[in-house]
Amino acid sequence: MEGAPLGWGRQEVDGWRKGPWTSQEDKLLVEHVRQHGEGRWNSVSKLTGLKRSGKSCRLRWVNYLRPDLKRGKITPQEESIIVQLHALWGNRWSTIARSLPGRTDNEIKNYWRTHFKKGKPSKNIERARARFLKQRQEMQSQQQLAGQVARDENQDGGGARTGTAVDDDDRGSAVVDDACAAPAPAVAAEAAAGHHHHHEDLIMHDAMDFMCPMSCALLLHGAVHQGGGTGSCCGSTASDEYGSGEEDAATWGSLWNLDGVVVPDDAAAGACCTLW
DNA sequence: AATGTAGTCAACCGCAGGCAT
DNA sequence: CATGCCTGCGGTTGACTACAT
Repeated sequence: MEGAPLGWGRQEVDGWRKGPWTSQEDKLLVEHVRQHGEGRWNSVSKLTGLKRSGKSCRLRWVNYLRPDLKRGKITPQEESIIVQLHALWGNRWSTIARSLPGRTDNEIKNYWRTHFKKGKPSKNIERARARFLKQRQEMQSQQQLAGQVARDENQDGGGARTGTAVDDDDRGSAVVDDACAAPAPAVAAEAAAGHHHHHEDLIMHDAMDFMCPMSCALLLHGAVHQGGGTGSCCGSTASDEYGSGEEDAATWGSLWNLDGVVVPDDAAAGACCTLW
C-alpha cells in the first residue's frame, strides 16, 4: 500500500488526484468524517483541501477507513453466507454485504471473483471445502453427543428445530411456507417491500438445504426468529436448477458436495437440524 | 535463484436511482 | 414536470504478493 505508487498512481486529472491514497490523505479524510459525518462527499475536497473527488473519498472511506470494518480473511461462515446470498440475489454485492457486518461490497465482490468465478475450484476453495468438511464432521460428532443427551433428558419434544420438517419425504412440498423461505432480515425486508418473489423463495430454500449445516446455523439464527417459524433447513442436497450462474455449477459441486464425508444419513440430518 | 502464474486487494469508471431545486 | 447533482452500485483494471515450477 504505502510504497511509492507507480503505474496509475500520482496522476492528476482535471485537478483531481488519482491512484493509491497516502496516509496523509487518509488522515484528512478520517478527520473530516469525524467532524462532519458521512455523506456530502463532494464537499470533502473543499473543506479539507484534499484533491480527491467525492466519489473517491466515499470509496476510500467505505472500503478502507471505516472504523467498523472487519479486517482479515473471510471466514468459512462468512463464505457460506456469501454463497447462499449470491444464490439468492446474484451480483447484488451491496445487498449481500449488508448481511455481513464489517465487510464491504467491494471485498465480497473481490472474494467472489477470486474464489467462485472460475470454472474450476481454486486451491483456496479446496481448502475452504476441507475446512468446511472438517468443521461439519466435528459439529456432527458434537451434535451426536449432544443429541444423545438431549433425547434422554428432553422427551417432551420442543420440536421446533429438531430437523424433521423435511426429513421424511417430500421436501418440495414443504417449501415456501416454512421458515427457510424467510432467509435473512434483509430478505424479509425485501419481501415486505414487494421485491421478494416466490421463485426466490424456492431458490433460497434450495440454498438453505444446500448449505447446511454451517450457514443454516448462521442465517437461520436471524431468519428463523424473524419469520417466527421453524428452522427446517436440511434434508437434501443441491439441485441442478440451483443457483443463478450455470458457470458456477462445477464450483458448487466441488465445494459443497459431501462426497468425501462418511456420515450416516440420519446422523447427518440430525446433526444439522438439531442445531436449532 | 529466477521466472511464471494465480490470488488478492485497492481503486477507477460508467451507469442508474433518488432527491432537491 | 424537468433538470441537475449527489450517492451508491456493479464491473473492471492494475499493482502487489504468494506460490509453483
